Amino acid sequence: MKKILAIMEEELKQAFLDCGYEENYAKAVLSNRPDLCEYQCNGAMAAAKAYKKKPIEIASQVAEALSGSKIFSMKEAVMPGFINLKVSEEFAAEYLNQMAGEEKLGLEPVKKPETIMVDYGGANVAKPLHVGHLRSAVIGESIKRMGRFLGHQMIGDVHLGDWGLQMGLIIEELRERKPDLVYFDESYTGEYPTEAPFTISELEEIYPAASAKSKEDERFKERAQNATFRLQNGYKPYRAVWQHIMAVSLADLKKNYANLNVEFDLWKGESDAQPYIPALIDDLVEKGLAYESQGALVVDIAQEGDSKELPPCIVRKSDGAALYATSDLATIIEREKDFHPDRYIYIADKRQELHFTQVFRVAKKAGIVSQEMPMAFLGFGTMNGKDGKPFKTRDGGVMRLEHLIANINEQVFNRIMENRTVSEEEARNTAKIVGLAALKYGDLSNQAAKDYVFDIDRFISFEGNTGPYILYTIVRIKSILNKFAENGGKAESGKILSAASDSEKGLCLLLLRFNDVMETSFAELAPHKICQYIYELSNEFNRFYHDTKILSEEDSDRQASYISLIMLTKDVLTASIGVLGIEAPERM
RNA sequence: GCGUCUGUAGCUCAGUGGAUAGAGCAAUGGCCUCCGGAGCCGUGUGCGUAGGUUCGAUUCCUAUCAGACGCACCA
Repeated sequence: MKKILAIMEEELKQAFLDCGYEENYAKAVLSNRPDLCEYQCNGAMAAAKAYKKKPIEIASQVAEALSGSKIFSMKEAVMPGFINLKVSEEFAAEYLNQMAGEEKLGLEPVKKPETIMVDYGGANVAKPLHVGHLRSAVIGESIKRMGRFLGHQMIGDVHLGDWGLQMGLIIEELRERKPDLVYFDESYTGEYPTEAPFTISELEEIYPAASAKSKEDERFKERAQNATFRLQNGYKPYRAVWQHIMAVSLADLKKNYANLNVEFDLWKGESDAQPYIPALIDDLVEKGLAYESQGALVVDIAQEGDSKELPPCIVRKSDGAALYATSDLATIIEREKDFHPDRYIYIADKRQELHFTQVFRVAKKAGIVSQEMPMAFLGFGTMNGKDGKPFKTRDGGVMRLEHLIANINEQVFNRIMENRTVSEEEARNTAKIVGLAALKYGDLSNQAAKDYVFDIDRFISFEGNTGPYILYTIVRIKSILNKFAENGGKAESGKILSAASDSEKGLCLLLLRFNDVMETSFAELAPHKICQYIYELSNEFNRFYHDTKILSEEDSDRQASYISLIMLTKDVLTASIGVLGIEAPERM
């Protein structure tokens, strides 16, 4: 379906043309004065100068030309030259009924679906997820789902950190702890065991221990570097250990991401990109892009229009090793080969912006992707504690994501038990759903690029712009619909009549905006706009609910209309939280 | 030093080249024979500062102040 604003603009364009003005002045926007009108057009003021007329004169003419339009119930010109508009109730009802009949609720699937690679998550093998991984996962998942809802083919890749020094550290630490393992027997020639020589909890303990040791013990560090080198050059026993680390760690990561309701299509890692590196380096040198500087191999990234100089991108260290940028470039080569994406979106901490600028530019200069390839970097800010400083545990350490989630679930659980008499088991399950919603919504309702304050009490509150409040509204609608069905009613969609009250009209106006909000949010990579929208929608619904008796309505057509309207509201809310990666429980 | 981002109500956050800048929390007053009161309706305070562009700037530009962050061999 066409967006409501687009339909209005068509009418306005015709009106401007009829009056002898250019059609590009005919732009409709949401009103910023809801007391006066619902939509407005400010084009008359812009046109005034070009046509050397008073704005109000133009506005009056256009308003007059709109008199035949069926979509506006009000069109009036007011000083100094605004054209104030209201949507006709009949038109709105018709639009909403049509929306309700469509799977995507009035959203037009994109005409040319693109293959879009979304790089998010960024987990490291052998290290537990901590709060720093939360934002990338939550925001990325939402971007991916938004794109998918619009009809794009979205490919989410977790892009694991599975190839660095941490692997050598673990191997050396393992050698010290369990020197008898066959992996450390140079003369061993048999098959390696299929069973890993450690559990996930051991692994999670081994890495920090090794990391700490390497900072104090130079020789240990050297051995770890050497082990890393041998691993990367295909030394079989270490490859076998590495396989074990990967298997054990991946199983745990998958479990943790699943708990977050975050799903990746690809579980690729830096290791997968390694085979492409030698050819990449050769190519960069051959094309004359890479040159030696202070022993390292670098690529300049200057381009026309730069107001200042950007540092070159290092693609090979002076010791010959590859690094972050090399690996990311190689990953792009791999993705081009496997998927030919039309677009790339990276979701990472905003501190990495320079790095991605460098990588994108080198990728284009080297022809790994075309010059026009859209490569977006969505950088997010830090999650801070109430003191405004980066979020830490009480003793100053990094908080594990599992602990954070458990903590939230516990608090939500207590909340539910306080107010409702449900079984403990149901309360546990509900708390999980509501807790996750609180966590995700708390994150997504802020502009991604800004730092934000993580305030658990605020996030789990059932009041205000919070996940639980949105869920509460959905549950409330479900409850009414259930009761309606219990009383023998048959809920049908598409029966919406013209709104008869202010609050009903208000609810309709919000619902009309759904497709526009969804498109805009994706275009701007701004999940918080969806949050803002469903918060307003929830408020409008609760207002409508408050002054409308639905179940005791005697006019059966009117009642059917109310039921259709709240079903549509529920569907819009459910679809919206769906793209945010949030689900609603049946009761709460 | 150079650069990027941010600065809106007591707090946490939205928002816009246009008419009176919005929510929530907190404070405070009201509304239950009624579909979930986890609700609804009220009350008060603000665009860091100074210039510029514009018919009109909180929004765009410049300068300035404050905070966060980034600036070659970490990821």
